[in-house]
Amino acid sequence: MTENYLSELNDVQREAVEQTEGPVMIVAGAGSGKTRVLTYRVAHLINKGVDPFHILSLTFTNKAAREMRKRIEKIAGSDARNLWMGTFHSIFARILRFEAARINYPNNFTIYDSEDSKSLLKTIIKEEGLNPDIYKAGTVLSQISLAKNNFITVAAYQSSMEIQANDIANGKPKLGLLYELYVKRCFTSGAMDFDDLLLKTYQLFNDNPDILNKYQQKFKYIMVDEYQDTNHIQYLIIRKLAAANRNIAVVGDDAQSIYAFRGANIKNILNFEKDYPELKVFKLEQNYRSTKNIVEAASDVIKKNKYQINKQIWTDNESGNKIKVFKAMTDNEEGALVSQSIYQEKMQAKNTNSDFVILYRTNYQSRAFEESLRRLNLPYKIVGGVSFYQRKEIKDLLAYFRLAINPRDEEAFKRVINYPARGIGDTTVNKVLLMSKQEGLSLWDIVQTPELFGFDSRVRAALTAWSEMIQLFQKETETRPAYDAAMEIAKRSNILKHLFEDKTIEGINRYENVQELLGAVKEFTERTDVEDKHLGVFMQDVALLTDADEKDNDEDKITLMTIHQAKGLEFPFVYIVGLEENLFPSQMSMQNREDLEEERRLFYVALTRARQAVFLSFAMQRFRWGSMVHSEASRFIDEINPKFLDYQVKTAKEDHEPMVAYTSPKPLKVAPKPVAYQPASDFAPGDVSGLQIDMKVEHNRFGMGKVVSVEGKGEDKKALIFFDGIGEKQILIKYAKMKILS
DNA sequence: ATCATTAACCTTTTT
DNA sequence: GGTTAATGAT
Repeated sequence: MTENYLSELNDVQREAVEQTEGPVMIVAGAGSGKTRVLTYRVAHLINKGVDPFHILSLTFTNKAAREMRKRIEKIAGSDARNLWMGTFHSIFARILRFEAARINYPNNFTIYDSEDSKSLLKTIIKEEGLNPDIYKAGTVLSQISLAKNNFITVAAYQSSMEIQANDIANGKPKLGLLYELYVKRCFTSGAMDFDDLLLKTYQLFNDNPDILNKYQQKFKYIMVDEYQDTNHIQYLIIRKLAAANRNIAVVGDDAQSIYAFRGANIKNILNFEKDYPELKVFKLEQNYRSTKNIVEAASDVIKKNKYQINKQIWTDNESGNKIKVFKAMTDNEEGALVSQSIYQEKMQAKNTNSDFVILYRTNYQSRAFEESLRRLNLPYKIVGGVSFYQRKEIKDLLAYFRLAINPRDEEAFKRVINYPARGIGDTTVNKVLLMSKQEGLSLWDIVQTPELFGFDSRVRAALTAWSEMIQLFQKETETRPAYDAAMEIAKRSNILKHLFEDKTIEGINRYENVQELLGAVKEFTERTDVEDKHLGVFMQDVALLTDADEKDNDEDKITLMTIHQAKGLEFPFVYIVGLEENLFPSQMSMQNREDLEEERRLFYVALTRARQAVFLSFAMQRFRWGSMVHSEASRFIDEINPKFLDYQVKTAKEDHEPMVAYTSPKPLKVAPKPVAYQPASDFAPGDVSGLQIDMKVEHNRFGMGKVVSVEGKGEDKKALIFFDGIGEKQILIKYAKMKILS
C-alpha cells in the first residue's frame, strides 16, 4: 500500500481528494491530473474505512473503469474489486437484471444495439405502410432516443400538443405512433435498447421507493467522471441516488464537452450548483501534460467560445516547439506529408511508433494515412471503425446465443431463422410476423404452435425442427458451461460448416473471426474470478462492449483514431489532420453557434492530447462522395495566434522507398481487410475479347491470374480465373478491367 | 429459394 | 469510391 499518496498531489488536488463528504464538483482542465485525483479519492475513501461495496463510480468507457480499478487496487489493496465501477449503461444493466421482476421484464433480457433497433423500426415502418423515404429508420431512432433521454415517455410524447404540432409541421405525424409500436415490440421481445437501460432505471427508482431506498443505502458515495458528457436522464438518476446521503462528486471540464449531439447536456453542470447549495468546487488549473506553446495555443482557441466556466489553465512546463502546419494539394499528399514527418521525428529522436497519433474528424479519412504509412513501412493500428462485435458473422452466431437465452428476441430471430439456409423463406417469415402482430404474441410463440396458424405441412415441419433446435440450445445453455454450449450451438446450427466451406479470402476471415469469438467464450469459461460460467453471463456485457474496450496488445504502433475516441488519452506527438472548412468544423455544425462551439471544443480536445508536439494539416482538394472536392483551410487554424505556428512549405515526395522491411503482425482481434491489388501506375485495361484457357492476365483489382475456363458468347462471355493469393473468381469479360500478358 | 446484378446510401461523432 | 440492401433471373 502506498502510504504517502497524498504527497504526490498539489494543494487543490489534495483538497479535492480529502473532501470526501458532501457534494463536490471538480472542474478539471485538460492534463490537470484528473484521473489521479479520481483514483486517489476512491483509494482514500477505502483507506478511511469506507466499504468498497458502498462506493459507486461511473465512468465513460469500460476500459476507463478497468484501468482505474487496477490503479486503486495498487494503493488500497484487493478490496477494490468490490467497488461498483463501470459505465452508466453497464452498472444500470446490472441493477435492472437484478430487479427485472419489478418492471415485468425477464432478467435475461436482450440488449438491442443500434443495428437491432434500426432493423426493428424498419420492420414496423413497413408494416404500417409508411413511406420509408419520409420515415427513415435511423432518423426515427434518433428521435425516439432523444425523447427517452429527456424522459419523455410514449404517453407524454403523444399527449404533448407542442410535439404533435412539431411533428405535423415536419411532415411526420406518425412519429408518436412509431414510438409506441417500437416500445411495445421491444417489450414483447424481452429486449431493451441502450436508452432503455437509463430510462427504465429511472422509472424503477421513481415508481418503487423501497428499491430506491435500497440503492441509496448501498451507494453511500457516488462519483461521476466526464460529467460534462452526461444527459438529462443520467442527471435525474444520479440526483435520485444521491438524495439521501448527498455524498456526490462530479468531475468534468465544460471545455471538453463533445457529446451534445447525443443529448449530453451542459446544463447539468449549472443545475448541479442549484441542486446542492452547499457545493464545494475545486478547480484544477495546472496542466502537467503539455508544453507552454500547446497550452497557450489551445486556450487561444477555446476562448473564442461564449459559453464556459471561468478558469485559467497554465503550465510550468517548457515552451516546446511551435506547431507545424502542413498544407497539401490533395488528401493523398496530406497522407504522405504526415507519414514522412512521423518518419523524420521518429528517426531524429529515437521515438517509438506508439508515441504518435493521427487524429481525424471522421473515420473515412483514415484511408490516405493507411496507404502512406504502409508505403513507409510504418506499423499502425486503427481504433474504431467496425467493431469486432458488429461484424456480420459475429452477430449471426451471437444471434443464436441470444435466442438460446431469450427466444423471444425478435431481431435475433429474424437474423438466423433462415441462416444458414434451411428452407424458411421470406414468405414464411412475413407470415409469422403478420400472425405475431395479429395475436400480440412474440415470433417465438407463433413458431411453437405452427399448426394453429395454417402453415402447410412442409413449412410446419421446418419451423418445428427449427424451434426444437433452439429449445435444445436453451437447455445446453442452462446446463453446461459457456464454452461447451457455444461450441455445440456453432456446430449444430451449421454456422461453422457453412463458413468453413467458403474458401474466398473474406470467407476465411469470417471463419477465423468466429473461431476468435469461440476463443473468447473459452477464455471466459476458464476465468477463476467468475462463479457463474453460463453463456448467459458471458452475453450480459457483450452488447455494451465497444471497440475502445478491446484489449490493446501493447504492440509498438502508430495510432489512428477519431478525436472523439481520443478523449482522455495522451500522446507525445499529435497530428490533427483534415483541418478544412466543411470537414472540421463539419458542415453539419455551421448552422448554429452551439454546434460550432462543440466543434471548437473538439479541436481543443485534440490539441490538448499532446505532450510534446502538435502538427496540423489540411488539403486543398479531397476525395469525397466519389469525386474531388475543393476545400479551404479551417477557421480553427486562424484562431491560433500565428506566433505559435510554423508554416511548412515542402511538398511530399511520392513513392518514398521503404528502408526497412516490415511485415505486419497478425492483429489479435480484428482480421485484416484483404489488401486490394495495386496495379502499376501505367496499367491500362487491354482488349480481352480473345481470352483463352491458360492465358496469363493482370486485373486492376485482383492482380495476376491464370484463365481456368471461358464460357458463354458475346455480351455474356464469362471467364473463370485463378488469381494469385485470392483464388478463383468468375469474371464477366464485358466489365472486367484487365489485360492479357501472355 | 437462391444467386447475381443493380440501386442506394454514405461521410460526424458512440454508450 | 465502396459497401450493403433491395431487386430480378433461374
